[in-house]
Amino acid sequence: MTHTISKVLSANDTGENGAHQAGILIPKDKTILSFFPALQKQMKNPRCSLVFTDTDGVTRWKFDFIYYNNKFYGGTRNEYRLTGMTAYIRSMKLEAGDSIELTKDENGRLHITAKRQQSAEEENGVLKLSTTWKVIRIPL
DNA sequence: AGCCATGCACCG
DNA sequence: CGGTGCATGGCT
Repeated sequence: MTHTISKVLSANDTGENGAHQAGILIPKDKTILSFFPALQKQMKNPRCSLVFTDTDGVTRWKFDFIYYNNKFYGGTRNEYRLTGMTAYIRSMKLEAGDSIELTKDENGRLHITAKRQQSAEEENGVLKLSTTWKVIRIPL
C-alpha cells in the first residue's frame, strides 16, 4: 500500500522572505502525519532522520522529521516540521507556490518529487481559450 | 493552525 | 566574520 502526500511551498519554506529556516511545516492532519514515523510524544522535540530518493532513483536526500512540542515543557511550540531541505529546494529551484510530493512505496521506501507550479503564461493561455471561445450553436 | 521571523550556536 | 539552520517566539 503506497501513501502519497504533497505540500505547496510557502515563501517561508523556500527562504524567499529571508527566513533562515531550513524546513517546512507539516500540518497536524492524521492522514499526513500517518505518512511519517510515529514520534515519542512524551519526550521534548523528538525527531527522526528520513532519507528520500529523488525521481532519478539515485539521488538521496536526508531530511529530519521533528515534532517541536516545547509547549508541553514550558514553551509555546506544538508543530511538526521537516527540516534540512534547503539543499533540495535550491537544486530544484523551487519557489513559493511550487509543491513537493512525498511517496512511501510498498517497501516503505521514501520518494520525493518536485512539482513546479503552472506558470502565469500557461494559466493565462488556458484562461484565454476558455473565455475567448464559445459554442454559439451546435450543428443539427 | 499555519506562516513569518530571528537569536544564537556552529562552522567554514 | 558572514552564512546557515535549530529551536523558538510572534503574528494573523
